Amino acid sequence: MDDQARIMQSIGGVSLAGHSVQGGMALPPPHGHDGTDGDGRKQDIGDILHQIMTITDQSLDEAQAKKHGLNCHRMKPALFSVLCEIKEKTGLSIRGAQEEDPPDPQLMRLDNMLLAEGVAGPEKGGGSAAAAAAAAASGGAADNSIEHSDYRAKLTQIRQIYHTELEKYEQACNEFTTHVMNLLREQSRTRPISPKEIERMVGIIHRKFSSIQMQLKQSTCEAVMILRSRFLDARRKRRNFSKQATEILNEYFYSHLSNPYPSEEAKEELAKKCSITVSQGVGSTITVSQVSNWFGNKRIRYKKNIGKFQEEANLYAAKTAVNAAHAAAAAVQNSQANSPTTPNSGFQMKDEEFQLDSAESKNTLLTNMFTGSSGSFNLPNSGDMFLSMQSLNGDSYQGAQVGANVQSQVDTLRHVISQTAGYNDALGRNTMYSSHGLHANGGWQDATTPSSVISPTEGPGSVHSDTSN
DNA sequence: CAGGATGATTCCCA
DNA sequence: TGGGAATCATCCTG
Repeated sequence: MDDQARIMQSIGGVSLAGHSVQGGMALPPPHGHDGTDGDGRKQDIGDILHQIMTITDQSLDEAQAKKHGLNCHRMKPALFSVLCEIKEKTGLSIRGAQEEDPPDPQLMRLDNMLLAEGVAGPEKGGGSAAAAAAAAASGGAADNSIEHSDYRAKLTQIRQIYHTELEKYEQACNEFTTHVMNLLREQSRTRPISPKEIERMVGIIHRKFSSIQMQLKQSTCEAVMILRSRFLDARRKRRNFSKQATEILNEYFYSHLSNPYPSEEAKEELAKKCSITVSQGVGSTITVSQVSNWFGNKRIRYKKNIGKFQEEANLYAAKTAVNAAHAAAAAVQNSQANSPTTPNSGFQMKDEEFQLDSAESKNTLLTNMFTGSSGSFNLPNSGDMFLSMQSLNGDSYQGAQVGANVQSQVDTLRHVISQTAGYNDALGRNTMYSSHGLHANGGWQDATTPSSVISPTEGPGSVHSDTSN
């Protein structure tokens, strides 16, 4: 039989066996007695216990009076110390073992992650480091600075919320702990509460609150993960390119249909061009790898379903032809303005370059519109030019499938172009294709070029991918 | 909301 | 290493 059971039995049986020494503690001699009167002491303790037992059955006023009486009782300190000791030995010893909890591994993980993400810990290093990591992971360099700052802003927001909540939590924890401690201290006057018990209660409160803290950390981590996945998972942030960007890429693709393999330089140029025309928001700039992706997708999808893309191909071919025609007209005007009779040495070089490009355009136009033979022009390296003459099945292109608007443009320009036909002789070269493209030219062209698609070469503003051999 | 379009990723190959 | 092919995930449109 343990101490607790014994004392309970004692309370029930109105008697306290071995009352003089409990747990090694001697009760002080009862007031008004000489300390040898055993029956008197028994009577005293019995009285106290009886009063305690009956106190709940009484009215509040009576209970208060009783309580006061008990508090003033000479035996009270001794009884409390005994009861405290018994409590220590029983209940507390059982729970005592649980108090020294090892650090929760999950909490440690959460702490580490928050630290790594820059949510917890010093503000400067963590946040920017995480943002930099985010930028690096997303594959972008300088082009995603907008997203980068957006990510940082959101992370800062999370950080602020986290710290605010953490502060609130700590404040609440402290307040509650103080409250409970005060309550227990107050109660310790009427019931046996040892300082150790108060300490233990504080520990329990802290553990309970730390579970709330864990929830806070957990949701913060989740928020960071979501943020990261939003910003780092490229698939998530997929945005369609702007119409202008798609047009630029399509124009290049269809104007190089025989060999749609832009070189690195061409890709860079295209990326730059697209960026210039579409930089109007988050993710609107296009990187070289995006250009590569685009061409990769385009080639495969075009190849898979040529019929579907035929209309688009014609459209862009016509468009390019119009551009070329405009360029040709401009070139003619330019060449006339800079004729030898009005020399302009400062711009001569530029003009010559421009004229050459324009001549290429005119050449293309002439080739596409007015001939049906691939042998009409001396352009041995031009896959596009070759394609523009020759259909897949060997039928020569007659020009009838070009849009009427193009035809009219061409008609009005025919005269002008014929005047500058001399430039054509200078065009024994074409530097549009990457080495890969040349290598793959036959395969791609044979498999993919529809009979009705013309493929005029690029105009003055177009992108060159010069790796010709 | 279903289905097509489209940008991105992954795996494999030359 | 770049490209083809398959696939995923998201966007867009009717």
